[in-house]
Formats: sequence, C-alpha cells, structure tokens
Amino acid sequence: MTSTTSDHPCKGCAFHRGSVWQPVERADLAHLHRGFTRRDLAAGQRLYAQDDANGGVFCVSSGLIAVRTHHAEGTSTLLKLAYPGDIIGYRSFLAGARHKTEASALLPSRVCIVARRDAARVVQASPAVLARLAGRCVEEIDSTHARIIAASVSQNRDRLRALLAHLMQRHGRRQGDRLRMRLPLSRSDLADLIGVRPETMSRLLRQLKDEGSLTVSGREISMALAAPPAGANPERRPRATPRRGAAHRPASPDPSLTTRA
Amino acid sequence: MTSTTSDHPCKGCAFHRGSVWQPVERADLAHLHRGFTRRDLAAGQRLYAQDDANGGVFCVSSGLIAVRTHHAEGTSTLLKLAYPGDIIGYRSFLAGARHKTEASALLPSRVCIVARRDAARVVQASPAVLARLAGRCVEEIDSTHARIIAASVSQNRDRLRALLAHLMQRHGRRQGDRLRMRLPLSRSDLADLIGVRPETMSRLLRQLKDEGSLTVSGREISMALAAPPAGANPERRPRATPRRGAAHRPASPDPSLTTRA
DNA sequence: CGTAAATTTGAGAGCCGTCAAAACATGTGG
DNA sequence: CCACATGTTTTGACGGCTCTCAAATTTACG
Repeated sequence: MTSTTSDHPCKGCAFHRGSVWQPVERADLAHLHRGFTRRDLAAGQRLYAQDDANGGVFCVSSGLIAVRTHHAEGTSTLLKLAYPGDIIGYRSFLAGARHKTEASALLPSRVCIVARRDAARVVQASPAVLARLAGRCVEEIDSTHARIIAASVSQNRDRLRALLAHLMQRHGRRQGDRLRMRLPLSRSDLADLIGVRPETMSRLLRQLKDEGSLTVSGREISMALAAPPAGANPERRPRATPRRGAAHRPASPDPSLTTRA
Repeated sequence: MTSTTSDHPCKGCAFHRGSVWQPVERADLAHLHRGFTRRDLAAGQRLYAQDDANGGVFCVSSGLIAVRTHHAEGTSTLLKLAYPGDIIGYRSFLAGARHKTEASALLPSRVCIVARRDAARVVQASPAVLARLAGRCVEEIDSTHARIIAASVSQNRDRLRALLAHLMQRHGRRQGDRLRMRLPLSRSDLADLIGVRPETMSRLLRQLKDEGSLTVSGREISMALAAPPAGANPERRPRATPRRGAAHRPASPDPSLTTRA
C-alpha cells in the first residue's frame, strides 16, 4: 500500500485533474478505493468484448485503446480511439446493459477501472460525477456527429489526410524538418476508421504518397512539418470532382476522432 | 389556470410516463412550473437556430422536428428526426454551450420547454433527472453509432428502403392491402438523411419504384403491407455488387433514426 | 396563369467495391 | 540461416455507383 485510503486513487495519474471521479465526496472515496483496479494490457490484448456484461467504468491511463463493433457479416467498424484521459465503457455502464462494443489495446496500455457496483454507488452519492459522465456523453455525441458530417461533406482522401495529420499530432516525433511516426493502426483499422475497404485504403495511401505530401513505408510514416510549403500551396491537386465545395481547404481539423479537445 | 401548482406540468402529456422530468422532488415542481412553456410551431417554422444560445430543454409533444446542422459550404446534414416524447436541445444544455444544430418543424408541432435556468435548478436538485438525461444521451450515442455502422455496412438503396419502411411505420395509414403516407420530408431532406445528393435520391427512389416494392408520386408513398409477397421473395434483385454480405436480408430494422425504441 | 422552387433526367467522369493474384512480412521448425 | 507456411498489404481488371453539370419537367403558390 503506497497510498492511504484518504488519498484519491487518481492522484498519481497525469489526468488527475480532468478525471470524472474528481472531486468526489469524502465519504465516497471508500467506494472508489474499493472498486478501483489497474490493468495493464499488451498491444492487441482485449479489455472487454462485445456482449460482455459491463464491468464498470474504464479510464485510459496510458497507451491507446480501440473501440470497435463487429457485425454479423464478419466486418467491423472502428468507432473510436481512446487516448489517455478518455473513459470508455460508460455507455454500457449508464445504460445498465451489455457492451455493444469491444475494446482492445493498440499499444501497450494501462487502464484504471472502477468496478460497476462501486461506480454506481459513487455516482448515486455524488451527482457531480454523474454530471461529468454526462459531459463525456456529450463529447461523444459531438464527435460522432462530426464523423457523420465529415463523411457526408469531405471525401475519403481528405478524411484520410486529416486522420493522418491527427495521428501525427499524437504519435509523431520531429526529425529534422519532418514529422515521423509509427502508425498504431493496421491498414484494416485505418480503412474501418475512414469507412472504406482495405484495398481502397491501400490506394488512398498511394495517392497521398504520389501527391508528395507524405512518405509511407509499412507502418512508418513521415510528413513535412505542419503547413507544408506554407505559402506555396495554391491547390496542387486540380480535382475534376470538386465535391461540395471542399476544394479550398488545406486540412481542416476534423474533430471526428477525439472525444476530448 | 387549469392546473394547480402541485400538478406536474407533463401530466396531461401522452408521454407523461417517459418524461425526463418525471418523477421530480416535490420542491422542484415549483421550478418546473416557473420555467415551463409550450410552443406551437407551424410546419417549416424554426424552434432554435444554429449558434443560438441554449434556451433550455425542449420536449416534443406532438408533430415532428428536424435537427440539422448547416455547413460552411451551404450544405446541411439532417442529424435526427425528433418524434413526440423525444427531447432535443439537451446536448447544448448539458454542455452549457450554444446550439450546434438547428431545430425546425417538419409538421405542425407542439413543443414543451423548460427554460434553461429552471431546468438547471431541477437537475441540480434532482439527480434522477440528470440520470434520465444521461440515459437520453446514451440513446443518442447508440443511434448515431447505428447510423455510422449502417453507412459502412449497407448501401444507400437498402438504407433508403429501411428509412421508408421506418417512416411508413410512423406516418402510414392502412388502405386496403397497402400502406400509405404523405412523406414529411422533402427529397433534399431524404438525401441528407441517407447521405447522398438530391439527384441521387431521385434515382434511388426510381430504382425502388422499378423494383415494384413501392409507389411514389410526389410526397405520396404507398407500399405493400409489411412483408411484401411474404413467401415469394427469393432475392428479386440479383445484385452484381454484393457489398459486404448484405445480400440476404429483407429489410433490417436499422435503428439509426430513432432515439427511442 | 405565370414565376419560382423543387424534382427529375441525361451525360460523362471519378471513385469505390469485388475478385483474384502477386508481393511482402512474420514466425516456426529444421 | 534457410525453407516454408501464414497473414497482411499491394496491384490489376472490371463493373457499378454517385457526383457534377446542365437542361427539362413538374409542383407549389401568389
């Protein structure tokens, strides 16, 4: 025991401040401690499976968790990438139902868990916690809406560009005048995220490569620093199919992936 | 005054039982009454606009409300159809932010409003209300997830079929051995909902018409009762592009539109 | 009855899905 | 270290679907 019961279990976490469990009534700390567990996952390991009974509320402490749903036809959709500070499994917790999604680690990860029963007690006793959970729900709604909108407004190639830029921001390391990263996702996962088949993903990547904006080799990706040639970017790709006035935009943020800003 | 202050304002509503405001602490009833308003909207009239400050929580009492977002390029996306019993505007209420969507009536409608300040008081005093709001959030998350999944699993024609079946269920009237309805949506709205351009929607409708499964004339639609020829439906449309094993399904429920079961 | 708005139709091009095969990558056992 | 089996990614070929642009047609209404 390195912490006394009066300490908050999230205290040591880098995301202590934004935690849904924080602050909490003094009396609830005991419940929080009782139900609190940490779990380390190797890359590829599963945190919970689709149709599992809900085991509580999960908070990503480090690493990266993929939230997917599998369909009857054998396909799947990657619904969300959960980064440190994000919570998952709360949909099923709040609904008091089974998981509709599966969560598995894309990178070695650590997850903090508050067991269902204790989480329920804390929530019941501290409405502020419930309010914060509702806030996370709202973020989730926003990001899924953003995804629906992005799908109907911009085309796949642009969405992929935005996705890669986004991932680079999270996982990239500067190297000279370029950014480099090792993709945490397989081609299939990328495809699921954009909503195309893997073959198409392969072709999209090649198109981006041919555009010159980035280098791809297996999972190693590098791209020019932020705004590419900055001033010299007067629409280098003269699209024949303009699609919904999306022609004049460098690379919109596209919040459709993160729940947290 | 037909009701005393001790009555619940939702009492007379057909959706009294499922109301998020019900039950509520006795002491909160006063707040509920203070902030309570009804508003009647003509078809086409707007309830709130995108970027408006949140005015409270809105509950659809009758009619049909469309929730959209408008994009910079002049296009828009129909995010949700709100039926009686559904609440809207709660995202912005919970987030304490401006509306990201616009709500307008598709049919003559009545909406019950609990003003923001009073709603906030009720929520603060009655955690159960907050819990029910969170429940609605979860339903919204489920339905947007369903929509994302439907978009990547089934093709537009099938989604349109499902959408029409769904609308027929809500708005249809039996007439002989057929169901009839007057579409509450314009072609553009239908297109937005499916995620295609209006021209494509027009063509999709013609395809369904050619299939023989329904009759379309302006906004008047009719289709054979429920399961069309029942036993005699051995895949009449031999698709050359099977798309993700979706070939063998009559007309899946597809919950991507309703928040409430 | 005329005008404006909504819907439909046509033509052409691009994008994506499917199927199948080739190219790579990875891990295992000899 | 190599040969081999397996799983992933890439390519090619082809068809179907949707987009865009533009024009024709229908509908809605003042």
